Amino acid sequence: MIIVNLDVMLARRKMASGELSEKVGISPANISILKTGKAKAIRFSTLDSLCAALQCQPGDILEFRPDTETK
Amino acid sequence: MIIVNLDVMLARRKMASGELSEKVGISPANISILKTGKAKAIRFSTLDSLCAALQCQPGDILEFRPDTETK
DNA sequence: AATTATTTATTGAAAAACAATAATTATTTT
DNA sequence: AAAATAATTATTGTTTTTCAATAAATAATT
Repeated sequence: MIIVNLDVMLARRKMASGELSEKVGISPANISILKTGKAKAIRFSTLDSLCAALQCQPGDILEFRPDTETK
Repeated sequence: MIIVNLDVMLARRKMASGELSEKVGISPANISILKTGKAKAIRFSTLDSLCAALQCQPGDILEFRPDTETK
């Protein structure tokens, strides 16, 4: 299972969803979809903007959690 | 810019593209597209399968390289 | 209570994954 | 070098999904 950790990154940076939305240039509604784990894919262009805005790596945003693991 | 480092992971694991293709369940053609940096997006279901097959994290496969950086 | 921010839902259009197939190119093996 | 195998590229078509735009509902803040 792939987990999107945008909320963690935002909290750490004390950045609001709306601000990220502006920086990244995608609508608040779609930021919310990403944040709440409802997206089923992501364009590299979007991931690129996210990493740039948050100054981080894809690995900071995306996490793979194996089925068996009980984290 | 987002870079797909599948080739690196495969070399490290001494795994052939064809084998990855079978494990992940996507066609050799599409594995190739990913490997050669021609994909413009990725489904989380695919990323999930890749991570499972290679026993790694998204961050091992995807890399963000800022524009200015001359790596 | 009022305002602001976020989430959810819906619709529609554009983009792109992915399969399947075939052809080409590259690599490896004999 | 030839043959066999593997990988890449290209094409077509279907399906999935992003993403925008908008509106409504919910949550959080002031």
